Amino acid sequence: MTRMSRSAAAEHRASVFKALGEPTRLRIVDYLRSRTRDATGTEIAAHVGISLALLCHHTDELVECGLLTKRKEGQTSLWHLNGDRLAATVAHFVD
Amino acid sequence: MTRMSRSAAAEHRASVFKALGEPTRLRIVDYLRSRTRDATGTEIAAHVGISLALLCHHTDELVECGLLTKRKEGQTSLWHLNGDRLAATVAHFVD
DNA sequence: GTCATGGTTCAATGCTTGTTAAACTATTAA
DNA sequence: TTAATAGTTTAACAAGCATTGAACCATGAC
Repeated sequence: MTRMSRSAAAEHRASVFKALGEPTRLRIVDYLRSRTRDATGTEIAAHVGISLALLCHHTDELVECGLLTKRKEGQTSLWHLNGDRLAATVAHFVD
Repeated sequence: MTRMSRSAAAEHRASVFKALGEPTRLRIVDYLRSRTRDATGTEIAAHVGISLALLCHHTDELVECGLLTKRKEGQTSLWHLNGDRLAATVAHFVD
């Protein structure tokens, strides 16, 4: 995050919270946090108990707000949790 | 928070993030955090730039998820930010 | 080539949510 | 009692969102 107006920063911070404010997405993030290695789509979908189609939808939103990054290896996709972004967003509320 | 199942706790945590995931509500919380004393409805509404009716709607949701508490003094209402609840929700993401 | 696997996109559906304006209650002031 | 202030509730509307199933596109195995 290089430079950003105060309100734009607030909007962005809100978009991260919004992404976390959906139980399924929160479980995706929690699952990724519980692991050491990045996870494939099938792994996440199975663990969270949703279809791949729905996973795609949710990960799109998590990627959009910068919480996740995606990388392709052959036909499988690997998702990585951006811990720094998460910590930075939350840092506003830690004294 | 006395006792709660793992999934119920996750749902509740999500509800807090959801409340914070709306720019107007995030500004309400930020404003309350920037102050030392509790704030009246008119103060908050003026600072955030919304009507009292809309403020009522948003504070209802913030009270619902335990982030705010309300107290009445005469005809004015005073809102208090529950910093502990906020810190507890966010603590999951701080190593 | 054919087939299965892993993921993505699309369209449709129904539910939720943010916002507005108007009506309403309770308290304080004149 | 009348009027203003502070907040609440309600109804209504548009916009957004989560979910589903089907179609689609690559990649890898046979």
